[in-house]
Amino acid sequence: MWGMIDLRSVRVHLYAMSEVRPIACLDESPKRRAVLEAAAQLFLSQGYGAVSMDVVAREAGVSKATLYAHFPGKDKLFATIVASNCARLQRLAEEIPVEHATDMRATLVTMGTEWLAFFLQPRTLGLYRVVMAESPRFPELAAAFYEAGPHKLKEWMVNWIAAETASGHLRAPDARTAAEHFLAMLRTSVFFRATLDLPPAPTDADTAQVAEAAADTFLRAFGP
Amino acid sequence: MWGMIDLRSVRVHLYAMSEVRPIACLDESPKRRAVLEAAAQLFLSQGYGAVSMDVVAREAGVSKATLYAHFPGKDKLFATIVASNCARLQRLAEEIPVEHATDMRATLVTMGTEWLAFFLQPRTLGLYRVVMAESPRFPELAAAFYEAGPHKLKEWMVNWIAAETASGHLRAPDARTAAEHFLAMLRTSVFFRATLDLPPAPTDADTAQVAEAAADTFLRAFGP
DNA sequence: GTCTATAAATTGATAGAC
DNA sequence: GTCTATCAATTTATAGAC
Repeated sequence: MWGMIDLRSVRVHLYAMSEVRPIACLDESPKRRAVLEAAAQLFLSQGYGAVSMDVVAREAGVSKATLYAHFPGKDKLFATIVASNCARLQRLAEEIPVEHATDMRATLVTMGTEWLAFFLQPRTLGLYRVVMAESPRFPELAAAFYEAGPHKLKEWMVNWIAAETASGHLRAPDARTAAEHFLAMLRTSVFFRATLDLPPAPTDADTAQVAEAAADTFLRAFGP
Repeated sequence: MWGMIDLRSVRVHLYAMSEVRPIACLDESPKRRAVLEAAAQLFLSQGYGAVSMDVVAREAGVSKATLYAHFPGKDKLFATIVASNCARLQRLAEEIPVEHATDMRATLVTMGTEWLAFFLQPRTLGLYRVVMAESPRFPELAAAFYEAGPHKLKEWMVNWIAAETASGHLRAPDARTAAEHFLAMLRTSVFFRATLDLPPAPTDADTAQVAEAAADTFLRAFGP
């Protein structure tokens, strides 16, 4: 169970998760899909207040009347966009592969690199930005976001750390705190700056370096 | 230098920093001050787009014409509010007391508790929210925020850790990474949930517990 | 400096034809 | 379902009196 398993399956898995999928695959109406795609692009990059229904309609190539025929109002359209992107978050936490790499450090580095790369995607950052900014007006969306994303991922890691501790690969009696700390150490200044959209944009090397540093500190504190 | 120094001076210092000060102490115009205070309260709690100049004027008890006599436009008023609150952030990093508590763990716990309490203040969270949300439209404000707050604090801690390592109280050859990790471990789910305004609001006990956990993991990884 | 009143543009949302 | 044309309210910003 802890042998030499190559990581190709892991990578394919997570890259598939990262690709831009249609928001509603079973949606037969092309106009509705155009609206959803335009609205997602606009809301996640510019925020709720800065995007007008006029611009959404123009960008989607439909009239405003058509837009309002599909969605009863701006708030509902926004809620739909956020909810569908929360579902995308949830897939990250539900589809985490359980295989292991060659050793514990490599496993942690792989997990950390893939997760951080996911956090740093423009769509993920945009979702966090807009949900955070509109949390006073849409508190239920903020709760849905947290549940689908950060919470689910944390719970998965708590269980994983507990299991690895039970099997002697880690020494973390307080698995919850250990999970909190590993995930927190992925959100260092590279992540902080990215949430503020500050240049330069993080590179793959930055991402890997952050994950390696987090794994090293984590193992120094919770290694066997 | 490393003896029994009580922490009252530290606390008084930081509490003074936390109090709500007038935004511009040398401002002689009471109307202007009223506008600045109303705008700060509104922008930091509701965001840029959700606040109209009409509401700012009404809340400040002045007419819109007076408002525009003091500030050339909404964007400039917003920039003024953000800049003055960035200055408040910077005081945290510049006025960090250098005294030590009885031991290293207590010192780390004290620093962590005070800093996290500062991060969790509604005004600090509101500033982060609004700067993050408007970073596409006001990139220079996002840069100013990061420089005045997170960056300054991190640089202070890098130097502090390097000094403590040199004197044998810590073992962190890479002081930068160690500082990143301690600060990151203060921003666990308690902080994350607070940025999203999710209830229940964190208590003083939560804050202290997060700081203690961060100190413990930090010392397991970087203790002497 | 400060006010009332208003301009000019944009907003979210709809009526009615096809 | 989709469009053009439009409404009513709100937005940022200003003119002119005191």
